[in-house]
Amino acid sequence: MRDEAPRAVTIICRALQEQIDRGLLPSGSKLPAERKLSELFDTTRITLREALGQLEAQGLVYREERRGWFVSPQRVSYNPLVRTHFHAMVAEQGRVPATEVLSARLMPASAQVCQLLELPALSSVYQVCRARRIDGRLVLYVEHYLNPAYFPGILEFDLTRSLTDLYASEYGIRYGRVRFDMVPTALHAEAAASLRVAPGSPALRVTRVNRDQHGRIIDCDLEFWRHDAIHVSVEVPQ
Amino acid sequence: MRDEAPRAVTIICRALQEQIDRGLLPSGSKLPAERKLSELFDTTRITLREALGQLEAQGLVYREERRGWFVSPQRVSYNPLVRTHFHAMVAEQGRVPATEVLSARLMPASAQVCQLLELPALSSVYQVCRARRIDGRLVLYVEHYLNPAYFPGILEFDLTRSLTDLYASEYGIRYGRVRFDMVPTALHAEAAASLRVAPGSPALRVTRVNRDQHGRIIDCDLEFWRHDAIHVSVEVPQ
DNA sequence: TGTTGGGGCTGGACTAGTCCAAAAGGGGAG
DNA sequence: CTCCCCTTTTGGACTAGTCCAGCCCCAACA
Repeated sequence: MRDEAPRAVTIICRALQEQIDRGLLPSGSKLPAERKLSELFDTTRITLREALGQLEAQGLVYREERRGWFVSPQRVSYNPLVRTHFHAMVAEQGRVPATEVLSARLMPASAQVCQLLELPALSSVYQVCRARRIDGRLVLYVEHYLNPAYFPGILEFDLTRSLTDLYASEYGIRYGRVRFDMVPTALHAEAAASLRVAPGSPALRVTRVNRDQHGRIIDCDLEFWRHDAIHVSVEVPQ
Repeated sequence: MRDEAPRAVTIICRALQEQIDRGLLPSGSKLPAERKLSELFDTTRITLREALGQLEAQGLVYREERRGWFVSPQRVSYNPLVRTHFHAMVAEQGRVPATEVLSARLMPASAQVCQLLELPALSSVYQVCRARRIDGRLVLYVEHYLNPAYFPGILEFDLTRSLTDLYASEYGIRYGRVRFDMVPTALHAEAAASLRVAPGSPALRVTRVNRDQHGRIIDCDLEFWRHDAIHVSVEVPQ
């Protein structure tokens, strides 16, 4: 069990990690070009890219399609038990949230959505797709599916607003019980394109089924988080 | 915005995914050798390996160090709010759990552990490292850190047992409040070696701080789950 | 001054190999 | 029949390139 020489990929990872830890590469800053780095570490681009891929998996760096590699900002804390909405949650932590609506329409529900909302087959649902940013960086792709029975005409409103607020102010509906499902997986093509990252990037898929104050299932969310953007933090009373 | 030809990696992913979905490659079965597959898809091993890496990120396949690629078994559902221990949780879902103790000793606490357990600097703690399996597959590496004040002589007991049981039967201590922290990240070298996977593989890190029935912090766990082994499922009352 | 069109740079995708060490499998000795 | 050794196969790690498309910025033109 000799102390074997670490492989090249490990050496590169460690070197970059140290630079980041020591603050020489501040969060958000751009790394040198891949070709520069591979030259610096005296290796090929393939090997260098593998090292970057590993740091990406750790959540230390991220890439922007065809723009380069950047040091990941701090993760935002996400407590699923506290029913606060995205904007409030992000702002509370001193970060800048933003939302853009990608699409909003009435459509036939998929089998999965029917099941989640406990609707009969071939029901119609409102679908709202949104992308959300923290400090300008795209971190979340969400598909909301609303039971149209409870939200007539909701497409007329400004959907960049918090849906939570909209539900309360326009329909008198507040959130009650919630069911969560979190799965570490990869982004599907749709989500990857919206977040402008490579398809297949690691992600955290959060599926949420929401009930209102009367216990009725009102909507569900399919959230795809950049895996390095959040850490889930839960304080259980009891 | 033409419908561009999908890249080779995507084609391979889709093909394998279809075979898996249709049950032609049942869960747990071994894929053909990388060289065979690259020949089959008429590409190089590098490209083929990238495709496999993407399926791995999705959680569809996994690799065993130097043994080959296998189709991932179904994820086990993990509800952090239900205080049931590993063996019970796994067995309930019709799977076969197993535990092995890697090490157990009294040691100086790291800064992180001191902070989690709210101990003064340079305190000693019991460290118990364990690896756990589901259906024979290594899926979880855990480091437990126990406040030694509450568990004198615990190293004398059989630590493959559930610690929950041991606490209750030998020390009259039961779990009370819990604090969780979940971060999608990569395995560090230690954990990777124990789970016999490549260092840097994607993982879900769960940090848990446990209190007893009197609200005292008794121990904490640093868990590293294979990212494709679980899905976290939370039903919030309220 | 405002717009546009290059061209250089950068990441994305891929090819065609090599060398090594660990695992798997088969055959022979005891 | 069992055990051990040796060969073959397989994955792990890496090299040395090519071609392409999107980004970015600057210069030239209207």
